[in-house]
Amino acid sequence: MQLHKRDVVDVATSLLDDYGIADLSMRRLARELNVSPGALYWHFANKQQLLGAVADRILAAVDDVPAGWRDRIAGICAQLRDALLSHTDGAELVSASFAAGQSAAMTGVLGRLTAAAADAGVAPEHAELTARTVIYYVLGFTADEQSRLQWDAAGADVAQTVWAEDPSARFTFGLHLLVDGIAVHSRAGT
Amino acid sequence: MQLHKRDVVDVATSLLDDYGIADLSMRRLARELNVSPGALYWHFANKQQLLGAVADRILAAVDDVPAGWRDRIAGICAQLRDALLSHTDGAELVSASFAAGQSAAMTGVLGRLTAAAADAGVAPEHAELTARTVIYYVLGFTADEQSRLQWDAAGADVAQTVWAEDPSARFTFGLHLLVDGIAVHSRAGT
DNA sequence: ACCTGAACACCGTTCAAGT
DNA sequence: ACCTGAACACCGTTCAAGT
Repeated sequence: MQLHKRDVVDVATSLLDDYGIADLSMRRLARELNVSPGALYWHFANKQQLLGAVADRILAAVDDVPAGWRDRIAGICAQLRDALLSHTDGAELVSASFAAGQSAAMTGVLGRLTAAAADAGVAPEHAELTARTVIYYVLGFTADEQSRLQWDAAGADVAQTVWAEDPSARFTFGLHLLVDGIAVHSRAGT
Repeated sequence: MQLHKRDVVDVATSLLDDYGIADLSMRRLARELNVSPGALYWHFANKQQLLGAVADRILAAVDDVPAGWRDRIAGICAQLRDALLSHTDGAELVSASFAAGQSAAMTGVLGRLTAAAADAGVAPEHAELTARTVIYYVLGFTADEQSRLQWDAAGADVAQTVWAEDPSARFTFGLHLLVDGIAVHSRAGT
């Protein structure tokens, strides 16, 4: 039967979950789909574009939060982190797709965070950069968190120190750093 | 004559500058050095470790800034951005090495930023996360900036909009967002 | 329109064997 | 101690040819 984009993204996502991003290759994906590698290139221009589609699948659950700008930013970011954490190497994959401009879903998130920043009173010419700064934080923090999680799920008892204790609370603290910075740069200041 | 780590890192860096990170392969590097690919594995455990050494070379010029915590953070970050921008794909390479924990130089930067955060009055258990947040911003912003720079140096007249205008001023704005957030979380508040 | 088969031009890493 | 040669097990992408 015919190969559809949906099936390709489905199988790619399960390959990601089971074996991680390093083993998500065009050839392996084709093998799993029982098609020749070239078949994938009828549906996707290249690997980057396919990974962008996987990123969008991962981010499908992230939607807007109708609330004041503080809760809106906090809510979107919490959803984003949760989505990334529910797939192996999710943060790394979405990071790469965002940097390559291949994720429509991340463009959507960027837009909503930009609106929230504008709502907070950030000058229009700085609103998008403000939103990007928030995204850099969420992606950076979560990629870190996830690599530690996966590392010691694989056996290594990595130094516990301050790190293992309540990642969610740590995540919130870092996010507040940004939110409070935004408040300082807003017209009102609150 | 004998192959030394220094020569390997030298040639790797010039390969990076001339052709970018995608063309910096172990095999190509070996060819350029007139040795067999296996020879590199006598000096480096794997590619990640070698890239970490290149990252450290790129960051050699980044040192501490003896000043109050605000100027110290601003100064270190400006140096960091400058270092990244002076090598093709510098931000991407250092990002990857930092995430993989393979850059001693980035560990040093992290330590100095952590000290600055503590100096600002951030609680000890949050100082490192604060420093990481700053680093996520600098790496994210600069990777973005650099990919745009390299994209339209390669011919494409990418939408000028708000983006091209004074990247340094934009960089400073985003950094101030963080610095001001840190000030809010400090004991003194200034 | 959609896919196969086969090729092109590569990869990172290992390791017996040489000097 | 340091390196070669050759192998192992892969890659992403293209494209004539088939259905």
